Amino acid sequence: MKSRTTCCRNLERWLTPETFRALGEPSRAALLMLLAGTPGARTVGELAMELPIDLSVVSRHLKVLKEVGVVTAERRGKEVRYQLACGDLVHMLRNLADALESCCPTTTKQLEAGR
Amino acid sequence: MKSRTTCCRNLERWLTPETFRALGEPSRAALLMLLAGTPGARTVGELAMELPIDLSVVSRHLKVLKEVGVVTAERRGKEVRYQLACGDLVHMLRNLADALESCCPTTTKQLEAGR
DNA sequence: GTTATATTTGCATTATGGTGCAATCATGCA
DNA sequence: TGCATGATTGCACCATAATGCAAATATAAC
Repeated sequence: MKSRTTCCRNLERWLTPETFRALGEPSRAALLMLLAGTPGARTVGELAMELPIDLSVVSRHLKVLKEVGVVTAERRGKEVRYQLACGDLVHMLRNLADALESCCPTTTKQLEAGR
Repeated sequence: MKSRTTCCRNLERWLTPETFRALGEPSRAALLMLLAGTPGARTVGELAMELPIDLSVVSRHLKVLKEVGVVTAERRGKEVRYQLACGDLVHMLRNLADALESCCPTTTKQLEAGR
């Protein structure tokens, strides 16, 4: 039998509150939807036009999303184009799912027996 | 070529801000770690003993986690035993990963070409 | 250089929600 | 019934962060 701490070593690696907090804000989730819905990168102004919030707020939200690695930013002249870091996000989600699955008993019977 | 709204129909189904907000709070993430680290269900008091926050706060956090479906609660006499809804959570994460992947072009070349 | 456009940042305000304590509710037991 | 234990809820307080506006910064064009 493994101890609690060793069992879920990978879990704390992927269950990062900062990332989920970033995804948990409605305006930021809407931004991610916009970024996922169109290929390529979009400017702050383009994104702000599609949301009922100020452009400066959009800029700040994108900064938060960039800090946790779910979007990337690239300056092109006067504008900054933001893009969904789709691969990274997908990997993170799958890794977390795997970590959870490895921690939890797969059968419900085993869960009941544990008590 | 599909339009933006049709392309990501599944995404808005799985990218639910409430769920991610629930996972994004450090105390709640710690609770999930505790629940994932031990098999079976645990009482509010047990969980509260392992965290530096009041039992009433733990109870509230568990309520939030239950509302978004990442834990289940079952009353057994005087105590209420909370359990990680591991399967549901894993499914949710995988579905979101799939939805994202289907929205985003897989190759970086294609992303660049989109601009 | 100046001007125009795109974005970021400083600041003040406001909204949200995390926290602890005390009171209440729920259940089991004598 | 009354009492004990475990959990939830009401309330007040406080911390964090979302928001808009205005000012500052960055870059391109002139």
